[in-house]
Amino acid sequence: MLVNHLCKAHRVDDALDMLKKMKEGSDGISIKPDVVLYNTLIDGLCKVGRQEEGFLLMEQMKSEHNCAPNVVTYNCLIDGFCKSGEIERAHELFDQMNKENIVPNVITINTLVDGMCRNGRISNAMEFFRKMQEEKGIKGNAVTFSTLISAFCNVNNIDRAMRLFDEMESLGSPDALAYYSLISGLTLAGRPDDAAFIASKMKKYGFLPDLLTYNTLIGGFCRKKKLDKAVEILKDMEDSKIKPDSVTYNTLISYFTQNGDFETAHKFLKQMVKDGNAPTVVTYGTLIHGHCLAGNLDEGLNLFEEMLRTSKVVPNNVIYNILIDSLCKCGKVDDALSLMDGMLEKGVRPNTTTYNAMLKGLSSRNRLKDASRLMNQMTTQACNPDYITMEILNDWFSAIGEVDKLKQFVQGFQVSSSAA
DNA sequence: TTAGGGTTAG
Repeated sequence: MLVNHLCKAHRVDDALDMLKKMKEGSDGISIKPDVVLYNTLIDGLCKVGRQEEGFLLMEQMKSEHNCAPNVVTYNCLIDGFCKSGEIERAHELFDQMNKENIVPNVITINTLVDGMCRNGRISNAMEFFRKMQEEKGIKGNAVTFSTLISAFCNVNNIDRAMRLFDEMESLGSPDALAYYSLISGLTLAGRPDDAAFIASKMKKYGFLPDLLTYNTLIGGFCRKKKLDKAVEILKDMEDSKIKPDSVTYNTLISYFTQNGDFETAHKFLKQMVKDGNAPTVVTYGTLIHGHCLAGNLDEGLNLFEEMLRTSKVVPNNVIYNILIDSLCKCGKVDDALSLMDGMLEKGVRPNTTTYNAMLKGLSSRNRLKDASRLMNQMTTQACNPDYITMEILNDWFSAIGEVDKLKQFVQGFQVSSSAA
């Protein structure tokens, strides 16, 4: 218990110290370490990226009495090497355990499958799983299928994910997480209707979608501008006694305001507060953005002031970026610059998006001096320019024959990032 | 003692 808790708290050296003391018999302790204790330590080492030491500890346990490594020992090490991207080493350990007649279990397989998937080797993972089904009779469980389903969804191969899902259902092993994997994948692929169908199937088989599953579905319908469907899901959610949270409401408020429907958005805002969820920085950001999009910049600025005055919500760079961008787009570049000063005063760090908005605004007014100042600021703060920054500056500086300024900027950035 | 997940604003 002590060693386990030290390891889980990442205090692996303290845990190793206990092993040493146990072996020396100091502190009046004379208890022989056993295989579970060694496994705990090896897992602890692997979880903090010290898998090589874990491997050496396994060699050490072999020389002890009654401490031969078992399948858990190997599973911990295989996971350690997988998580550090050393898939080859993980496979070597797998071969080694087979040679030592230690029989791999479904956790061994799942660990390797996950390791391969995370390192972009999904077809290898699939092959390996099939081979294990044939050779070792390991049929796989909900974890195996969820891992593979998520991996195929991540590379947008929804058909393969769906086929695996059907296979899992025919084996009778899905769990709530497996359903979630597919629901999330279908939503990301822009197929909320299919995702909702899987959710209804999930309910039919006795698994209740949880808050995050519902939020995922509502977000999926909103992104496809199917707001009626999103509201249907909200109703379904409330019927299932799952309480919507601020994320649920923020999502709905965001898309209704983007759609220009402030009336419905405010209805949700009221409901949100009535439910005990105070508006968050995202709620304000969403509404401010909505006003800006609808061409009511003043309304957005008023709401921002109101937020500072009446709420405990601390503004972040997203809120400032929305306002700075809108001010620049309306030609109010000086107001944007002073808002950026206010941002710095409040200790909110500008990021690349802030600079991009500001530089774009400055370029429309050909304010070269201010741009140079901001570019220096970016360099000293090691704030990476992205392709948008480069596009803005390249268009502007080549039009006015100042390409050298851009070259200097890029060089300055390289120097500052190597110094950092 | 060991394996799989996550939602909202620019």
